[in-house]
Formats: sequence, structure tokens, C-alpha cells
Amino acid sequence: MSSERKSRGRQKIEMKKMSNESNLQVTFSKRRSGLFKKASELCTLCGADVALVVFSPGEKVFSFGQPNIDTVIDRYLSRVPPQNNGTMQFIEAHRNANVCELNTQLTQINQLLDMEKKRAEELSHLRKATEAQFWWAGPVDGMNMAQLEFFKKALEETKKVVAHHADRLVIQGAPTQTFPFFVGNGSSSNMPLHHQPNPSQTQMFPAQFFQNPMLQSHLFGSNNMRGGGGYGPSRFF
Amino acid sequence: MSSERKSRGRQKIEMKKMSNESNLQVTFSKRRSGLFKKASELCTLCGADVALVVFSPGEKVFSFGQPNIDTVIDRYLSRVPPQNNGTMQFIEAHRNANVCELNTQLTQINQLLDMEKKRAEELSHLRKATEAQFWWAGPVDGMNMAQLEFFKKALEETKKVVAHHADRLVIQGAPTQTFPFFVGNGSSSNMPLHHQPNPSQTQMFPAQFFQNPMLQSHLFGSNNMRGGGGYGPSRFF
DNA sequence: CAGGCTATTATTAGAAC
DNA sequence: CGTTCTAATAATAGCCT
Repeated sequence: MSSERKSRGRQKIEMKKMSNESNLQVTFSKRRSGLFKKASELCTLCGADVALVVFSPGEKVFSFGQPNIDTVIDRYLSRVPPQNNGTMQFIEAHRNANVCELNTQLTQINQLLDMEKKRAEELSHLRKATEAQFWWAGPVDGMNMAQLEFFKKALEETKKVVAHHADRLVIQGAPTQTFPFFVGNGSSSNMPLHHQPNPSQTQMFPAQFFQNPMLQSHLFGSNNMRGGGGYGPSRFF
Repeated sequence: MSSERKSRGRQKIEMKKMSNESNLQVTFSKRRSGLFKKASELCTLCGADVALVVFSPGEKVFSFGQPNIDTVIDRYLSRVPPQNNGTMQFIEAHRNANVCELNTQLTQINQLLDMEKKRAEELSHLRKATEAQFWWAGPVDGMNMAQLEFFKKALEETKKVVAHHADRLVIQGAPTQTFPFFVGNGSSSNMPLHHQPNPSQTQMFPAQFFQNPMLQSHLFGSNNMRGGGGYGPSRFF
């Protein structure tokens, strides 16, 4: 009713953690709602099965599952827990070390790539604004190049280490079969799909009960779109 | 070039399972992408932790986790930390998580690399339009691309080694299991590695080999989490 | 703090590449 | 097949109630 504009309408926001605690709270609530709706729609429209768990900053839990969150999680976690024996422990010890090392490398490279990406965007953006002034671009690229070079070396080093261990392990290991290791690529490719006559019942409920501690951490596969939406690698161990 | 309207634009659709297989496939892909993006944004903007698992109608798995899907799932399933006597089991679990994480990271890198490629294409394209002003852009960018490409290759190589270890370890107890270990994404062609069982580029591995769904079920037990619309917060901790 | 209200931005159904 | 383009629909940031 005031003479002023009632609202500036939706405004674009930076994709980073919101500073205003109050706004964050509201946004979380709204977006959470939207997220669950999207998940639900994906299930309905495409007959997909989904499990979604969200922990608010305040530790509250929200979950959604189609047809049932536990079922989906079980499917996701499915795998056979490896046996335990002396040899394996030995091998494992080495491998853990390798994995750790690899992780470090990957993390760094990941960050580097992130930087590269930002740089590229920046470049592209600036180009449009100031077509003529890119004298600085060169140096920047050079810097990244140097870093890339460095990581390349580091990676190669790691590779050697892993390879070495591999030799030693192979001697002890009892190769029974090889499993398909897809290092392939390709975006969402479609495959001959066979439908699953799934009951389309959606369940959204408050998460509260739990059961066994760690019978589920064994999963191995499935691709994970890394968390954080690309904002920093996650550590483990 | 026809004189007709190029597109009717986005049309409203009924919220029910799509009948057209082809459209369903496309929609699934697009919406899945959007869903993961939303999840990611929620994490970034509000600092929330999220675990998201999606099974496509074709049984392919897609997942996202912040900071790590397993962590979130564990938190969801139970707040009890692995304090049991199964120390080895604990280590094993984390070891697996590590490998999975590596997988995740590589996937991420692949995605970033793809983005870089697009960027490069853009630049390359634009270069033609402004030859004189961006003489530096092409070469430099190209070199970075080469570097990134190399990294990717190297990582994949390394990963193979790790995978072989995993193979030998896991196989011991499961002669018939296949290893759903996927990696990669992106339109970045190639990956001169293990020939894929699938001629088409595969981003996610078909989550076919679920040992036995039931087998797992009793582990977590179908909690008495009641379905029935409405998701809500619940304290646990 | 959940529930409206715009004005805008974001997502995406369809169709063309 | 995956991409790209376009026009509409959907989601929402900032404000209010």
C-alpha cells in the first residue's frame, strides 16, 4: 500500500554460505522443501527410486524415500564384506597408505582444477567486458601451468609408489577374477531400460530410529557426485 | 529455417509417470541433474549435510553426499560410532570408503575437466572472431587442456592399480561378485583403459549386482519409520 | 517461524542440431 | 545420442503479515 515498490522480486545470490543467520534459516527451509519436491517429482515422472537425507545446520534430520528410504540405502550399500585374514591385513595396510596418499593428491588436483575452472570463467567473463585488456591473462595462465606441472610430478611419484606395492601384493594375493573397472566416461547415457513395476508410494518421514552402527560403510561402488557442490574436498579417516 | 515458430517453449506436464520412453529418459537425465544441483546448493548456501541416492529406471545409480554420503547415511542410520570390537571391520569400512571417495574425486575431476573443455571450445571459437586480440588465449588454454588431460590419464592409471588391489582383496570372499566400481563421466572421450563391457559411454555403472537385497535388509532392519506423507524434522543426537 | 506476495532468476519441455 | 535454443513454467530472495 505504500507508494514504494512492494518488492524487488527475486534477487540473484552468491553461491556461498549465507552470512545472515536469519536468512539462512529461511532459505534452508524453503530450499529444503523445494528439494524434496523435486525428488518426489523425479520419482513420479520417471519411476526412479530415491533416498534423500538432509541434516540441517542445527542437526535436525529430514528424509525422503521412494519407495522407502531403507530399501534404497540397502541397495546402495549392497556389497559383500571382505574376509579377514593375515594376508589381507598386510595388504590392506599398504593399500590404505596408498589410498591415503592418492587422496591427498586427488584433493590437491581437485582444488587446482577448481581454480582452473574459475579462472576460465573469469577470463570468459572479463573478455566480454573489456575486450582489449588481457595483458594480465598470460601471467595468470603461466602460474597455473607451473602448478599443473608440479602436480604432474607429484602424481607420477605416487604412481610409482602404488605400482611398487602392487608388485609385492600380487605375489601374495590370489587373483580369482577381475572386476569391471569402469574408468570410462560419458554423460547420462541411456541404456535399454527395463521398468520395474514399482509401487508409486512416496514416503516422507521424520528420521529418528536407527539400528546397527556400521554394517553399511562397506559399500564400494557407485558414483558419487562429490559433496559440497564442489566446494572443497572432504577428508576421511 | 522454417517459417514456423521454433519452439513452443516449456510446456506444463502432468505429474504422473511419463508414457513416452524417450522423453522419460531425457527428462530423467535433466531433472536428475537439476536435483543434484539443488542438493549441492542447499549444502553450500546453508551448510547442510546431504545424502542423495537415485536409482534410474534402468537401475543405474547416482549419488551425492556432503560431506560424504556414507557419513551422512551412517549418521542417519545410527549415531553410534564404531566402538565395537570389530576394529578390523571398522578399518575395512573406512578403507572402502576411501576407495569410494577416490572414485568420487575422480568423477569430480572429470566433470571439471569437461567444463574446462567447454570453456576452451568457447575460447577457441571466439578466437576466430577476434584473432588479433586473443592470439594468446588459444595456445595457453590449449596447453592447460593438455595438462589436465594428462592428469586425468595419470589418475586413471593409478586408480587401476588401486582397483586391482581391491580386486584381490575382495574377491577372496566373493567368487561371484562383480565390482561396481565406476569412475568417470563427461564427454571427455577416451579412456584407453579396460574395455568397457558396454560400447556406449557409461557414466554410472548399472547397479545390477546387488548380492541379495534381503540379505541386507535384516541388518538395518526396516525400522519402524512410518511412511505416509510429510517429512519433518526430528532430533536425534 | 510459517505463510503470502511479487519481481526476477532458474529450470526445463519440446524441438532442432 | 548428447547439445543447444527458446519460450514457458517453476522456484524463490526480499519483504510483509
